Amino acid sequence: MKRKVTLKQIAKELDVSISTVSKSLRDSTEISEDTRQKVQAFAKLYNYKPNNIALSLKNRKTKTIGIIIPEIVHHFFATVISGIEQVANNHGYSVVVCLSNESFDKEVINMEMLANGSMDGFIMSLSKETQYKGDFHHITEVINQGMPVVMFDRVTNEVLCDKVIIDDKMAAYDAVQNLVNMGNKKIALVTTVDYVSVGKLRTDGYTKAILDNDLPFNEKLIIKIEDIENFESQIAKLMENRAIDAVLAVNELFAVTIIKLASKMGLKVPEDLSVIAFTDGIISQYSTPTISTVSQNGIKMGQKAAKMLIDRLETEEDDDAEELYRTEVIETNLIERESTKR
Amino acid sequence: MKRKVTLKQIAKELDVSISTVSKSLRDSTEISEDTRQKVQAFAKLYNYKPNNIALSLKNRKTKTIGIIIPEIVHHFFATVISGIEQVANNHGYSVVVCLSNESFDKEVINMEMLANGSMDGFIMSLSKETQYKGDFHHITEVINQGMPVVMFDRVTNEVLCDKVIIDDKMAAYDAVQNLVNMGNKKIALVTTVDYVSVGKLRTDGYTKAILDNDLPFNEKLIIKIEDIENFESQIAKLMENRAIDAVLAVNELFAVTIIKLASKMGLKVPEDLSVIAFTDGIISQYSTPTISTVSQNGIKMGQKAAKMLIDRLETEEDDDAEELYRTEVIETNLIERESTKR
DNA sequence: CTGAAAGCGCTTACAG
DNA sequence: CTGAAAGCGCTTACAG
Repeated sequence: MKRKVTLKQIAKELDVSISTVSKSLRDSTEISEDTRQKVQAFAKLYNYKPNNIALSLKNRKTKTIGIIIPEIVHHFFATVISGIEQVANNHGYSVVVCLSNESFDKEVINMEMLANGSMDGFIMSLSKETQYKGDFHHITEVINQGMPVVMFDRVTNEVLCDKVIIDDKMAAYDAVQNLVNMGNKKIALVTTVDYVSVGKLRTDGYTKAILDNDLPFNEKLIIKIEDIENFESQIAKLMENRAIDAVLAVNELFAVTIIKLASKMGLKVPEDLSVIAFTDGIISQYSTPTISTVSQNGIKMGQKAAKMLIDRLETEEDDDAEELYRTEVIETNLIERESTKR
Repeated sequence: MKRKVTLKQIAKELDVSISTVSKSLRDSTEISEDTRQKVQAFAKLYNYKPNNIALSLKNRKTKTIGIIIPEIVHHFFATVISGIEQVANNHGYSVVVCLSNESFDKEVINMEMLANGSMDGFIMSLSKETQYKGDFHHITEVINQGMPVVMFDRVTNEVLCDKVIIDDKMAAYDAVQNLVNMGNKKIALVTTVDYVSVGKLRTDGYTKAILDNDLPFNEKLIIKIEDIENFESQIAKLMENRAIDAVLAVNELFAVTIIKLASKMGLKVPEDLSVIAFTDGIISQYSTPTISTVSQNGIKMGQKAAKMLIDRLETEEDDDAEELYRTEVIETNLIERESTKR
């Protein structure tokens, strides 16, 4: 077990100073061609690699990005990480992932753990609990300390920073419009509780589309799901009475559950019920029938977020002109599959 | 924007030495009660947090674990990360995730990037290309430098280190046995090419089960999938001729594709064709019919791997008794769903 | 009880 | 052309 070799050891072996070794390896013209060659050869032989930790301490930057997300087993978040990772790696950054598990406390702990010098900046999506509490002090604190933060998807207006989102309202509007165009008139929305920022926006988009099309707006057709339990009975009742002919679901899971329920009740999708879901994930592609979705390009969101963060990190030096935070909107598109085919 | 406060600044403000501040904060009895109180109060006020990078350099350990996996968008890997993250966090470690994207080069680059002092150890699953090439020098090198490595799922005998796997052979055997018990006689195996370690083992288990049950062993019923293209036609032909009555698929994706194909051809699952898949993921739970699976508990694998790594890290000090590497086998279980219901 | 010094592994302005 | 010194932020054995 040969420990990693350090500058000090090389210096000793070669009987020169540490400075000389360091400069030689960085190919400084200060050092004679001869010495440089000698040192470089030796370093290569012993597979010298500078210690990242020492460099981080010296440079006061670590070339790593902290990601804090609610869950990694959600396909959407996994794709975002994938996107972040790509561009981070291309710029020589590595990526640390922490999970809040939708818990405020864990989100705070993670941030604090990583904020002590180990990260150059953060990319994050808020936990449900954080959105519910509306407490963002852990984030503003980090920003105040000079670490840039980029939020994606689940963001808040109460923190000033770069953000990347989709236009949830518009996307919901378009999806509903699509359902209307196909001749549907009784369109339900199955969504989450309002404190989840994206849930609220999608509800707004739904409502606007309904009204713009002069369809009767009916509160009862909006189902806000707190827990997945009684949800089935709620939606079942609507289907039973044929009170609805289409559904916009705020995620895949709701959509697939509805479809299964419909088929159990003898309703055919899409003939009796058209379904569109938010978030284009695995389920939509492989369920039967396949599900039409509003695709949020997670990869692209991740890439964009990483670009914004790295941009800020690399221009931070001349820190005037700050405070011009941007919000990037990633376009969504409707992927039409069997659940809406006529 | 108040930069983070350092010991030095506190020392200056309070007009004591840095040593005194440091000791006070660590509650050393060397320091007078008075001074300690004063320093601690001040530190609290300014929200002092020690700089992790400096600590890492000093202690020569970073309290972070590097994870290198082929893909994060595979549900199985996401669950493993989730498991690792849990126990890592509980032990004060954070977790860095790098993706090899099934590429040997990227795996090597990632390892080298992280091996320069930033990680205390690694948890990894080999990329396909790495398994194909059989080149593991990047891993042995890291181990030689004294960094412990734990491999999971896609492992190799050629590297000596701790490992956590499932008993792929046994699991395949049991799955086939289950299909046999249900009266199936013409059981196909749909698997990957042999260099993927788990693929090979599952094939072995399948073969043994077939032979043990005195069923005719037929090479043609083993389909090794290189690319997903011509695969459909291969399996379609078998189904057409009713040459098979059951399938063991080596992953969910194969299974769901087969099921869709079968239903397109007018075959009913499970009546005409029973299907079991390896890996219990999202697809199996939500496809129609739901798919019976051999569940590999990714969470548990991750937890176990993290435990093994941390164990080694925290006992490393007294480094005798090394080299006693263990391989932990995580039990699998068969989750019976609609695709095998009689 | 307090503080100066050395050291973790590196870089770089400055002297010689 | 080479090297000693200071410094990144911390800890700790040692002197006083």
